[in-house]
Amino acid sequence: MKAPVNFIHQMIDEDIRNNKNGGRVHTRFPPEPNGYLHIGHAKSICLNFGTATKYNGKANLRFDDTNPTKEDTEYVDSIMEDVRWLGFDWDDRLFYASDYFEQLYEWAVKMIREGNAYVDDLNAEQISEYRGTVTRPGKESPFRSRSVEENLDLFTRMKNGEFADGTKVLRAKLDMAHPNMLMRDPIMYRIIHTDHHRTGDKWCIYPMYDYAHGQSDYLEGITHSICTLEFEIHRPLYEWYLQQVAEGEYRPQQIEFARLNLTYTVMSKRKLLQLVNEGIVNGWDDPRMPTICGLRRRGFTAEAIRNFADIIGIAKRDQVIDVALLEFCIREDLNKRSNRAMAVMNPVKLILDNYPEGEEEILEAINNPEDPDAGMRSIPFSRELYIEREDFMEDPPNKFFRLKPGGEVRLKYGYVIRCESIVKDENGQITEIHCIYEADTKRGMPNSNKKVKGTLHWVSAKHALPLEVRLYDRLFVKENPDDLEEGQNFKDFLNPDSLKTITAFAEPSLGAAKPGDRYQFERLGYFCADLDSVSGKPVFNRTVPLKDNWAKIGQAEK
RNA sequence: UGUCCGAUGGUGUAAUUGGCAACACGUCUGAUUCUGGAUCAGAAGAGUCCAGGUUCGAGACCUGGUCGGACAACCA
Repeated sequence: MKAPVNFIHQMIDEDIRNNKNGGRVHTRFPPEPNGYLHIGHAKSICLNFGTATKYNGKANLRFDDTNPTKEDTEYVDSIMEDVRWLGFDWDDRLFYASDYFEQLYEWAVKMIREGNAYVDDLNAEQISEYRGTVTRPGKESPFRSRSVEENLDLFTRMKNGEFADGTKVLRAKLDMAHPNMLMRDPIMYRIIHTDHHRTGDKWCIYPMYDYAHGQSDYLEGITHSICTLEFEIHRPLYEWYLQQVAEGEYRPQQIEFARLNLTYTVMSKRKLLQLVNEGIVNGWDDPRMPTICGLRRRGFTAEAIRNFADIIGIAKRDQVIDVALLEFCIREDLNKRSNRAMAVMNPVKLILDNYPEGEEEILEAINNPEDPDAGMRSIPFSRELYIEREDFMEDPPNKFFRLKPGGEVRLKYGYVIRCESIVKDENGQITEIHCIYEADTKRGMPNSNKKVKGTLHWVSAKHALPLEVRLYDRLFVKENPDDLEEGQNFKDFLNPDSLKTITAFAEPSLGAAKPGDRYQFERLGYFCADLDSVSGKPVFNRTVPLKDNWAKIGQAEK
């Protein structure tokens, strides 16, 4: 599948035509290490690294670590792992905004010297007041007109740790009446006496995003600084800061695109963090999370996620992608690559009355019909089997072509059978289905081509391997959990059935599954052996069910 | 009562830069199938937010609206 040309690539094409930056293309992915990466970041990663590849350029990984109160090496490590897992490589271009603290400081001093920055003593509340509102201009701080000398002295003392958190800030001197609120003397530095994950206690003043980001881009020679739409209004400030320090012609260019939203999930780091902290999910890598590590644990492949990122495209209008598209991408990939296996999730016993008691045989099964190289495997067969309870109906509707009284059906890789009778318990629940099998309908036998409408998966009762299976569903029941009325909370719409753990019965070959191994359980879906698996006793996560036409018919008839 | 941005089938993205709206997902038929999966063939579904204008010709350009989003953290 080929991604269409997006507007960013069109801009780059134009830049190359004009020989801007000598035709050089250099991007960066700039996460703040304050949370785990999610599928929305994957979109950005694919865009940035993909763009670099497409134009024979480079892409940096840069941690935007300017706020020590929120950041942690735990996040740095997970982010690197996730970017790598997605299949991208930053070579030796791993950077941190904190690498530039010294330079940033010097530039700030330069701005003070040139009368473009000042130390303000107003507290946070006052600064907010003085900033005015979106429709009313702000007013200037009484400290705005301090002399350069005084500003220099104060800023040095800020840096030296003479002042408490929150008592002073360094501000750019722009225009308190600017219609764009970001231009109303934005804060450049604040005092934070907190150890930084990389610089320790060396600094107690830290640069704000707007001041640090563009300068970092500049220092790294970034040509196209791609970010999400909410920074669009920051662009004039981005450019203004650059103008204060840049020499020569070169400037990085900020370009904004729409972030990804997915139906039936939330994407904000704050909300994801809340789900983790409140124990609503089991950590950042809970398979229900839209995090990269969650999707990975769920059984997604990097290829599927990259393909998804390609397909959804890049544009500037708000994007809400149907999760069905993500599911399509993983099914498409897993259909081609995963081996099949048989497992029964909701078993009912099926007995072949005419099959010799105590006898058993080995049936040969195709591992992956989509991949001739995947080979064959052996499955034990015997007189007593399990099939899915839903595969039998005593009094079925017309279109039901599974097992019914008097009806015939094929057991996958085995025989055609006919239902003779059923046994129920005192509650009317079916406990046994009795069938007879036709010995000559097995593969390779004369009547093997016998046509029946249905084929069922099954497991030999005696050989069945009990399997913990975790059935995941969407985390929210509401298409857009962020779209709330007064008094509602996104957590009001959590899906109580987002995780169901069951014991399934599987063919013995699954006992060899190792964490990360992916299978298609015939007729059910794609499953991935979880980290919690122990040798011989695997635990499976359902990545995604197979498309189910029958379920759709059932729905329609209700 | 501001600034910036956006608007194309249900969803998302295109339209060779002004030449009778295409692709994917989803939906629906049918064929095929030892997975009601996959595959194959086909169909429905928008006349491009609205109103003007420029033009032989506008989804694209201009003007004015409407609707939606972002911005008033010492977050990024």
